[in-house]
Amino acid sequence: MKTKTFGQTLKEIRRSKGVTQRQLAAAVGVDFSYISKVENDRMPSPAADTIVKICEALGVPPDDLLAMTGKMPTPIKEAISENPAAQQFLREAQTMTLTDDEWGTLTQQLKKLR
Amino acid sequence: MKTKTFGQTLKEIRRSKGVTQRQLAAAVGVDFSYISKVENDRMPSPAADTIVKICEALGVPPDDLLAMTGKMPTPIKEAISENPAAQQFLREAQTMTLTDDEWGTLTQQLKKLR
DNA sequence: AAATGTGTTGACATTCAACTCAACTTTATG
DNA sequence: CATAAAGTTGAGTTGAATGTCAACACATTT
Repeated sequence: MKTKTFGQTLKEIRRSKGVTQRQLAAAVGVDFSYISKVENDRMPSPAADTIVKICEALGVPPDDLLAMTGKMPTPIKEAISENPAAQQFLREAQTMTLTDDEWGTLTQQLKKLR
Repeated sequence: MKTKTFGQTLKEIRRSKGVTQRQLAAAVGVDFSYISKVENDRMPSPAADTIVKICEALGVPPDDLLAMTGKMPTPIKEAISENPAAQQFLREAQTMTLTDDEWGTLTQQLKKLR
């Protein structure tokens, strides 16, 4: 199931938007050569917050790219960090090694809370 | 509600067990001076995995100390990193800013999955 | 062909977490 | 008090994450 790399995916998105590396880099606030390296997978993928900025600059939701990297944006991380109840939940969840379906179920139940 | 610091809490637990810094450090595999600094909050709290080892050495569950630091042990972090479904769940949860009670409800529902 | 825009690469820089090491001070014990 | 055990402190280390900078190459436009 040969998933595309982060770099390949980013390159495709950027090109589809007709944006150059330099434009993107300027919008995000990094060096353009960094964008190049990331796109060619010469570097580990950017920090979560940088990924979010990149997606904002490109006008796409950050979810897919974030999911590829296994990184969580600062706000989410902080929300969990400051919340023992959330951590308790996660520890339970981990010991159970939930399936994707089960996570989906929980996400449904989450929405039903409100 | 003046919460106790990580260092203060650790110092109390260690003393209550009648263990010296050097003994604890040896059991955990770090320098004893490091334990001292952590207990006096001269350093950021230890890595999650170190906290787990400390708690094992002291014979207490790691949950409370881990919760104070906002760090997640490697296994949990990896489980999430590799699991887009879990990440999706967490993003949803974060935008909702759940209460402790709601997290508790979810933890209950989690247990009912099996 | 010259200039300009775009992309790539290698070497280096910075920051931070997470410590260690050596020296010192304080506390407990005989 | 003398000694040793226990604790504290400042300076330095190590590795990973996250980039920057300068030089170059390629492609396009004029």
